[in-house]
Amino acid sequence: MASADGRIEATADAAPRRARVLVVDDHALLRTGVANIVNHEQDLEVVAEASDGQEAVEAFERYRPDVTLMDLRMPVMEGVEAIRRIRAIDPQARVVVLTTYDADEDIARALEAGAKAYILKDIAASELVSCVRQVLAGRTYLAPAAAAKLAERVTQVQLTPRELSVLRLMADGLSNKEIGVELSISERTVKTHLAHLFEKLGVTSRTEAVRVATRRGLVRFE
Amino acid sequence: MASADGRIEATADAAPRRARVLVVDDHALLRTGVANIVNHEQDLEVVAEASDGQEAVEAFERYRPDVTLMDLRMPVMEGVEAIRRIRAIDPQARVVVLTTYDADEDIARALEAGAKAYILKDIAASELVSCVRQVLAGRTYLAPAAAAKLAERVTQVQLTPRELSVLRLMADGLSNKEIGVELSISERTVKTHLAHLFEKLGVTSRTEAVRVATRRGLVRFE
DNA sequence: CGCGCACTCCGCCTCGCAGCCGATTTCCGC
DNA sequence: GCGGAAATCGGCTGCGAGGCGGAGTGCGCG
Repeated sequence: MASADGRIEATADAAPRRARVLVVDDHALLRTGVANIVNHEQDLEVVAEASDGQEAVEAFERYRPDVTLMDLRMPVMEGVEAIRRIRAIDPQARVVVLTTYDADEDIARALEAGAKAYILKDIAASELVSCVRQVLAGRTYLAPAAAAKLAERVTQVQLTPRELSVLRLMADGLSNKEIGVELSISERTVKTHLAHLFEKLGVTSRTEAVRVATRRGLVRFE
Repeated sequence: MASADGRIEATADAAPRRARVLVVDDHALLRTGVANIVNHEQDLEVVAEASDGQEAVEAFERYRPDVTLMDLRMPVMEGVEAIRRIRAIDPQARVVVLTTYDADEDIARALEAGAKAYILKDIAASELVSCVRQVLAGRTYLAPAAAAKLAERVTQVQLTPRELSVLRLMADGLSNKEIGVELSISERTVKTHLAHLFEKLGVTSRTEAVRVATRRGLVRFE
């Protein structure tokens, strides 16, 4: 881990060790696309693929890759949870998030879980490999769109855990009374949380609130 | 166009013509993945790629592919609109929808626009090529999940154009009065449409309606 | 220790929403 | 032409939602 300055170049030295990459995505088509690009680089090679978070953790333990490319929304186990478990196994693990979504909540949660980079699937192949090299060199990398969303986030007021619970139940279509029953609090308290919620999200109705919360990745449909 | 029975096999005939494929997706990574798989088949080859609907139509006119693999949600021009324009240029054009989403509204609109197949991005490479060959042979192909959703749809009551407009404005967070102003109708009429809407969607509140409509692909967030 | 914040609860009041009764016009298809 | 579906409009009722105020607890942090 001493000379991890990223330039493990394929000059002419005996056996130029290629950085080992784990690719995690539930779409086989994208995995092959990524694998193909990565394997075409002299200093990189894909050592394993996984199609959900569970498999990702298992593959990480078995292959101990130098870097893991990880999608977020997957069946069985979410990407964020997988990142958390991988970092628990090895706190030095380097994980690059490669996803379609750029909601600020997703970005923040991924970075909190220990991701070193966050890039979107619409990037070019060259950007992908340069991002991987950045991370291998010990640096972090944020897609411009992700960085912008993250910057926006700091100006926004955060929701409390209780407010989040209320928000999610509300998005499920429950009435104030039903939310109260669900959380074992009075309907009046639900209304108080909602009032704060509306204030923080800058809206005046529950329908608008669902809209804004969906955009920011605070609630998830389906 | 006479002997288009799909078996343009690479047996031993002079120059076995490979079926020409156009790949349309806004994710470069997935395009390369698909292109790689397609080009590994002896009877298929990718002749062009496009990253949005606009480019797709232009590429179709220039290259006249035998089959087009098309994503639905793209910037500039949606996939459904691109399918419609391509079919206007050549009513014989064969388009395979390759997307992440399986909402019944998406499937129905794509097929109405003239798509011959609907598959999801989580399929295996082998299924992708077999689907392409099916379509080249003049047949249609529906992913099991898509077929199920489509079957479900026929039992569901369809919404009228006006009801859809009201639904979308409602999902945007507008009040009944605001919706009325927007559509130049009285608030009373908005309420009538909403009552029908709730009846058809099987819900009792606007928040639930947004939820159900989102699932079915009737409204789109972001 | 005091301050702020999160969480809880309470009353009152207004207004929008949803359910109910009704109605007319237009337009399409059989 | 007649039935039916779509779109338009009216009023009435009751409840839920959202804005107004205040207020008590516990917890962490400076």
